[in-house]
Amino acid sequence: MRIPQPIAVASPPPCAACRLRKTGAFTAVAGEELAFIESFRRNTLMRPAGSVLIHEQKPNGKLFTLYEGWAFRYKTLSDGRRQILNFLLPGDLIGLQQKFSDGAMHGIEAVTDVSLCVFSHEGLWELFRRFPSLGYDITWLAAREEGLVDENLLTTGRRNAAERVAMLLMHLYRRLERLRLAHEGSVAFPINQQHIADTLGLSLVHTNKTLRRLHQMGLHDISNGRLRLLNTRALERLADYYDAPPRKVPLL
Amino acid sequence: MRIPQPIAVASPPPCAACRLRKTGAFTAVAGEELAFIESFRRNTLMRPAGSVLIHEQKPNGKLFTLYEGWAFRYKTLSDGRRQILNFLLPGDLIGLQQKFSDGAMHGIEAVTDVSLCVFSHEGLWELFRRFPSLGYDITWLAAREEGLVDENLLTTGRRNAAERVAMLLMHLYRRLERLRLAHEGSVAFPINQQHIADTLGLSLVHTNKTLRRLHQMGLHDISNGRLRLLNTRALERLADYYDAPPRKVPLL
DNA sequence: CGGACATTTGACAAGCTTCAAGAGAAGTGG
DNA sequence: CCACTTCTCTTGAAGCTTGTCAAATGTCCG
Repeated sequence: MRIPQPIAVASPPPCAACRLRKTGAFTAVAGEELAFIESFRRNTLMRPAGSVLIHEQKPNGKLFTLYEGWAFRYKTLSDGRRQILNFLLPGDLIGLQQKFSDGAMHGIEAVTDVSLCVFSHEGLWELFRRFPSLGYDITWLAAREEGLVDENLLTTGRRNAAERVAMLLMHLYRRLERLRLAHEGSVAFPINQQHIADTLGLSLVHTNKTLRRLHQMGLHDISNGRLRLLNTRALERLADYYDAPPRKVPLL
Repeated sequence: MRIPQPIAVASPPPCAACRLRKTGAFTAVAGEELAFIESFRRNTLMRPAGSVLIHEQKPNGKLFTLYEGWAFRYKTLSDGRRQILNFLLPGDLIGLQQKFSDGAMHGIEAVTDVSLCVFSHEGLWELFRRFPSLGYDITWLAAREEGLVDENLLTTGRRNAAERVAMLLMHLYRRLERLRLAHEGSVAFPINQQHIADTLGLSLVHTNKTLRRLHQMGLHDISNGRLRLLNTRALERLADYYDAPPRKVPLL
């Protein structure tokens, strides 16, 4: 089996030409606000796979929008046990809780090569003051991300191993689909089984056996760095998954 | 053992006389903003213990601040398994995600009798427009609550039963302490073992056995509706608990 | 007193973790 | 180009944590 070379990510273009805004997944933004967002953006940044974007112990207060690639938020216990809180996909805002929340620290790590839009740390208050609508949007995004964590908490707290895996596969597939990153029933799937285990609160070995079982049941296939869902109906039933009607999301 | 009668909660007074603002746990609010908050508040409301404040399946878009009593956010699977996402204590804002987040639904139920300040549903946008600082505060609160859920996800995903119980006891005790609801080393503790089990992702029976064990080890005591921590050092060590330096929180 | 509900305990079963080790694929350097 | 290392995936076996079932005790309330 040949695995395709990782394709280098592109640096984000000017906001007016943003690829993400063309997907239809995000709310349209008017001229004046768009101009402000562009001015609010300090610079763009690229980081290789595996790099730590925000250190768990020493937050730097930066604010990003993930433009391309995957990342994840995580927390660790002092003996090294790690829990992934949620995955970050293109369009997600990074570093918000850190600016606000007290001490509740978490790290952020890139799964793939990523490209980011970096926003002015100090400018956030000005954003709220000059464009209350954008402040409203940011609250929207914060509440939405909390909803993701809620869902993950329900999963680790009350679903068994097979249900957890099914849930994760459906959830990620649907999110990627909205971003138009699904092609012919499959999506790029850069995470490994350790990531899945750390997301679902399972051991690596049990995660492997559970994945294997679902694969043998013909529910999915992961190979060559891509995920293909072969029986979404069965996966949804197993996971007790219901997707909300796709609704447009703000994008900073 | 006699358990004291539940004391009927009082209806919230005008914001200027708010008991919570006198605890020192919340950020001070200037005159003009305080007046707006008061005008933004539609009415006050009291609900008995056990009542559902927000239905999981049919959100009503209302926005509250919990003034007195305990409540919790939860999600359930279609077969009835329930996960408590976090507890709501006096000063917490209720119903924010619901207004913003898409479909990620959760219910809210009162643990004790509660009293609430009800805010105008439609007025939220006006709040952002006229008082960006309050909009900023609301984002702060959203990010903070996400931090609580993050912590709970780490707990259910990566801590064992004893660690989970120790974490929950420490966490609730510290939150109540900040609200000046701790007296002589103990706090009112209205939740039962089923609540604890549903919070920690454990079965009722195993929760009971774990509580029993920690009690026999002399770490805590729950009786007469009160929780007393007898060895906070040991509980913190067991739970790998670190509390952030107490920082003032916005209050709407 | 009788009924509803929360707590407690024991026995057993099952799910998940840990330990150990092998196979496959990718990257490195001589 | 090949030996060597590293990383990920895979599998089996054994043991421990946690869940399930069942039933007793205790407490509150009408």
